[in-house]
Amino acid sequence: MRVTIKDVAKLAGVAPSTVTRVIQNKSTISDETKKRVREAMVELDYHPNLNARSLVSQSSQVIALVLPIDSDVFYQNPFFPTVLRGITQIASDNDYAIQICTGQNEERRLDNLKQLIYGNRVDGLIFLYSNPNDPLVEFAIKDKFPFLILGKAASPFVSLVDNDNIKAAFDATDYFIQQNYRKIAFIGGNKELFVSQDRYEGYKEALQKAGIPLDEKLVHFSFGFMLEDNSYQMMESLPLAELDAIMTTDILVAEVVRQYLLEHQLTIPIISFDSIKPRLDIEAYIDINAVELGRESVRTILQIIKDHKEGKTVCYRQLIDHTITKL
Amino acid sequence: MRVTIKDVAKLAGVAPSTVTRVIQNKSTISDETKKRVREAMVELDYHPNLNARSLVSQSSQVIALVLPIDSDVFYQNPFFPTVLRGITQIASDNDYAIQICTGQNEERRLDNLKQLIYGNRVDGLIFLYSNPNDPLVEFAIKDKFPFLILGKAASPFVSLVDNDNIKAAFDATDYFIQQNYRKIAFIGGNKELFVSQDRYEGYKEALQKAGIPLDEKLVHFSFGFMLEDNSYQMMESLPLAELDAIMTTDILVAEVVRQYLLEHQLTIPIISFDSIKPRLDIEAYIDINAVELGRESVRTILQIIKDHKEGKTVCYRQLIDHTITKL
DNA sequence: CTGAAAGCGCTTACAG
DNA sequence: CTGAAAGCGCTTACAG
Repeated sequence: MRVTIKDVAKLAGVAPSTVTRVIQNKSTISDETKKRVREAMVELDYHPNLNARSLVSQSSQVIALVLPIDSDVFYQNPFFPTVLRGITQIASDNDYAIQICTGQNEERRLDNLKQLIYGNRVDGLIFLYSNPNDPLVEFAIKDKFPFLILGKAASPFVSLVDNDNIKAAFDATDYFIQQNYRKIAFIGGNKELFVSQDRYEGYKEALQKAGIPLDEKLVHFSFGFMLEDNSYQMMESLPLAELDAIMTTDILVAEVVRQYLLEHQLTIPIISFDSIKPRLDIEAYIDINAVELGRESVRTILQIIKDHKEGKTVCYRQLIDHTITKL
Repeated sequence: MRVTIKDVAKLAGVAPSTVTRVIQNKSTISDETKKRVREAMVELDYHPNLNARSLVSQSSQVIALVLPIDSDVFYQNPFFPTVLRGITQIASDNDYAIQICTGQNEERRLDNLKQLIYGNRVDGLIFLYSNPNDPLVEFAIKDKFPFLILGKAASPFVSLVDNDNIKAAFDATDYFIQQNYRKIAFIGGNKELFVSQDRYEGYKEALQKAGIPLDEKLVHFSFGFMLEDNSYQMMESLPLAELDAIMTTDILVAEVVRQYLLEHQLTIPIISFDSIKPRLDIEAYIDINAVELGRESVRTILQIIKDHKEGKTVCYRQLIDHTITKL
């Protein structure tokens, strides 16, 4: 058997409850006793049984990352692994563990989530996607369970951590405008996603501010994953010869655009969004700072969990700055 | 408070232990009682406290995915999200949850792992990388804790799930040889990785079988992440004009190669390995079937966990077939 | 076929 | 400053 708190107590000559207090570093315990107990813990290589601890403390020290259905485009994008790096950093700093929650369909995803929540296996949730009317988000709201959305939220009373995507797209478009480009195409990802909509909004605002009329023929959205058979067709519908620049909202989209241009020996500057330094040779990119998004979302969910224990309900809205980088 | 087993028992008019037996679907319970208890569970929307269950059953129903240090190239590759899809599928089918274990340095990673293992929070581990002399793997071996490696293992007594990388690279090279190509370059990823070494081995074997002498000038390995300043230099050191074809062991490498060729208006067919359909326009790719790798690794670790409970120690070596796809 | 009791390994009041 | 007792919500022998 593993070594238990009793073993430590016996070796240190104290009661188990005293060992607990030493672990919690309570100020009521004498330094001398603390020292003795800590030595015993090291000597026995003691690690508390987390299930026992969670059972009584009603807290699991686990955060669940809620992912979309496992067939989603989400998994193609470097966003997820990058944001995960930031998440694990801060989680580990705070002795929190990370659990994954997903499933093959909506029903399974909800089942899995319920099991985690009702089963007391997690203290809070981070949603790594945001769709309108997501049943899991709605469940968390109804259950008053601590959660936040990494991205935009449909409801205004939901905590979130996100970029200012309108501003970011404004900056991206403006970057080209400053170079006296006027014919700037916009090629977005899935139009259903908040993020595509916001970036389109920023594009329009930048044009408007510069007095450039919006030309619908320069605007395209792709549905789901970009490298479909029709993506080249879409490129051909653009007035490529007159184009000054192209803005894409997604690195997967940018890859296809870039490839098309190379194959047709066209040189049109591209700007895109990415969560890592793009591996393709484009003009510039908006770094959404995915690692920091991950970090901040853990800091925030930790705060929400704390608030929840104290009976408070605060709605947090944290914006992470983007940076524009010329390549 | 959440509804507990006592609430269910009371509503169904039975003892708590009977509720447990119904959940476990023991054959000793009468159908009539089962029915009553199940109705009560549904009515109360009962979900057992997993911490209490784990405490007594000594089993957490959680598998940890052990990841490399969070600065690793690993996170750039679509391998991880793809394999994760397979993992969550089978885990969810078997009522297992997935936890992430990583850290900013080796020490933290080992600490986190120990906490999970000694804390009874996980039943088994899947290592998503394989390096010689990894301290975490060595800890799992010493502790006799159930684990497997997704990839090649240094020790011959360690369970693993992997592709036959030698065979896969052989097939890739042979694909070109069958087209009467003879000058085939090999551009590998990090030479320290087993996977690069094995793929190089397969390349050599295919050449040898075809009677083509190995030309060292056609062979290159990159260190770490490919898109470094020296990657174009490396391309220029190749006798590009004479080359019939290029094989790369990694899609990140292939991207750079492809980009170089496009920019220099060279058309040399490329074959690469990938875990998803490549988003770039190359001749063919070896699909390593990452989703199936994920699925099989969960099936296998579940078996290892079961063996462990029964005191057995079996070493499993599961190979997942690759497929070659012309694009 | 089912119940009562004991116990998993912690932590949290309660005492002193 | 520290200990003894109770209890978190389950499951597992033990009885009958």
